[in-house]
Amino acid sequence: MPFDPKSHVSELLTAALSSVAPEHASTAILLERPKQASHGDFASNLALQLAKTLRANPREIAQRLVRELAVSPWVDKAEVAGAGFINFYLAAAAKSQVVAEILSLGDEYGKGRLGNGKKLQVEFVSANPTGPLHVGHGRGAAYGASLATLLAWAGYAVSREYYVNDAGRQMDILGLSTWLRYLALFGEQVPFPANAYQGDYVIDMARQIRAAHADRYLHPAAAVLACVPPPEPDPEAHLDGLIKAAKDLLGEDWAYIHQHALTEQMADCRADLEDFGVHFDMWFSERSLFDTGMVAKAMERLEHNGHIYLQNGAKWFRSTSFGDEKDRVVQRDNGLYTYFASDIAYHLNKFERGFDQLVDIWGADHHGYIQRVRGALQALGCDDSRLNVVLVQFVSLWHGSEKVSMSTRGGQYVTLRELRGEVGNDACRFFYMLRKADQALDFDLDLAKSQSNDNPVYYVQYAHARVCSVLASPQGAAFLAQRTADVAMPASVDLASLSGEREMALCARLAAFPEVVEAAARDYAPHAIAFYLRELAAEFHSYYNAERILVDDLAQRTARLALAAALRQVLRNGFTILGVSAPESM
RNA sequence: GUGCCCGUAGCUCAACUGGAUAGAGCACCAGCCUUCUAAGCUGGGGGUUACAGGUUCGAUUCCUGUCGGGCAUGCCA
Repeated sequence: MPFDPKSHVSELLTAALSSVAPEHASTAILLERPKQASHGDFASNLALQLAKTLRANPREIAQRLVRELAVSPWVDKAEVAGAGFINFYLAAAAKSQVVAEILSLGDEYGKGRLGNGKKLQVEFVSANPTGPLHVGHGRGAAYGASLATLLAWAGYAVSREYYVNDAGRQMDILGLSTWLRYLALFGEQVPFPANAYQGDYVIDMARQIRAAHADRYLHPAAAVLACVPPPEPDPEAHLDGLIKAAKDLLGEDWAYIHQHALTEQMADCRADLEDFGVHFDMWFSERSLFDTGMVAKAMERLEHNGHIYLQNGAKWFRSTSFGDEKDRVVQRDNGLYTYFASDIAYHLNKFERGFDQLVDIWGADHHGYIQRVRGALQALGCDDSRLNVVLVQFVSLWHGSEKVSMSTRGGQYVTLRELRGEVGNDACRFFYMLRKADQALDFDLDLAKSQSNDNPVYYVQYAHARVCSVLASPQGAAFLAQRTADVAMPASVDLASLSGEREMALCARLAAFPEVVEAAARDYAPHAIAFYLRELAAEFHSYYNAERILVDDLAQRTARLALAAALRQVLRNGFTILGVSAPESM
């Protein structure tokens, strides 16, 4: 176990506490890193917390605690400040030793045991495969991927999953849209419904089908429209009529059109996400829930537990028993299950797969949905506290001060692919991560496309490139070669000459990384990593401008190169969590 | 109407289970490159944390109310 100054200080304080107030010896010791350097390296508010129960002045309690502190070579001094804080000032050696630890742990530095190997699933994106992913999906993808990696770093056994909505009406509409475009290629003009999928990718799929199978799926427009109600007054009924006509006329061939559209869109979606650096361990098919009888099984179980009733020909789940504002239909009067029904089965399936913890990442428009899913899980006898739902707020696109309106059906939206092409993956991933998930994000395309240095990702990557440049110098290369030769004793670097104010600040920042990772994982807040990296980069840029790393004195140069190498390592580890690349030159 | 989220510097956002003088970036002003990458650094002005109460040693944080913004409130998915 490497020496950990924080635990050391914590132990010192615990010992003092058991001497001053034995009856409170079990009080948890919380040490925070003060915002101001003048407040020391660690601060404890222990005395303030005890003041009430001990009915004593917090400053006096703090004084007694400080008097009882054992002398330690790692602590220069401890003093009482403010209302009753105890500030600890570490010795330089206690602060600089983190450099050796980082160099020793390398890619592992920052990983923790919070998750304790528990099985955790993160389900995210899960967009309907009815068209290209847009910038809103991109946010969910970036958030989910970073969160999943973050949780893996925190010690969870993480599984990343995409729920494919390959059953249901939206897919039927996509199949229909494709078929209508296909008919149009042959001059069969069925007026294209306003509520069908308008995008050009639908026409592309129609062309592919024509190229592969010529006129096999051709039917006259008159036959298609024969029994279809007009688009007015009910456009949805019109659409359903067209779907029915397609299924009737095409028979077995309908499945081909439907499947072709699904396969194409999923392949496109998958490639898009892979290019974005977002990987999944499992693509879970909604249709498989029906094929394997999971939906029927889940419904039977709800019914058996007495949570289902019949009304107006439909089956209702009594979700009001679980705090929902109204009951919900799970099976319509036409016998078809609702999306809610398959989602219940899906979540039941997740529990049956033995995950200790589930994280669902949904768009903010789904928040009314949380209560009913939790209710269903409770009704099924599952412990719904294992499920955590994160709502990712919307992304609004702007051209300067003008808002871009987005509509999936209308085909008027900016795709993730377009955005990536304009600003690059790194800027995309980092930009998405600069806001908390529950905060609406305004994405200014003009700014993002301007290639200016306004985007903070450059600032952080630049720090990495600068360090690499220094390490690529002859002296830097010699240092790295020496280290490679010394793998058996990675901690043998002499760090005694690290003592400057900026060096100590940099060390403190590096030492905080594992805590930042753990806190970010606990809060499902990967944005904290982005903010940390920015602060770390700022600390380094400041140091770099104030001090020279490649000085003549060998001991000092070696120590500073070690510090630089440690910084490079932590930047890389942070980039890994965020899915951002670490360029060696810019 | 009801429920959830949000309101912090001119703008975009932070603030570690409630902590010390509320912090960054952008924008604005003034400086720093014949020496390791100036996509950088140093300094400066900028705030009644929407408003009013409450809880306590202490509130941007927790509670109540008011005002303002977003989202939801389908036998769509």
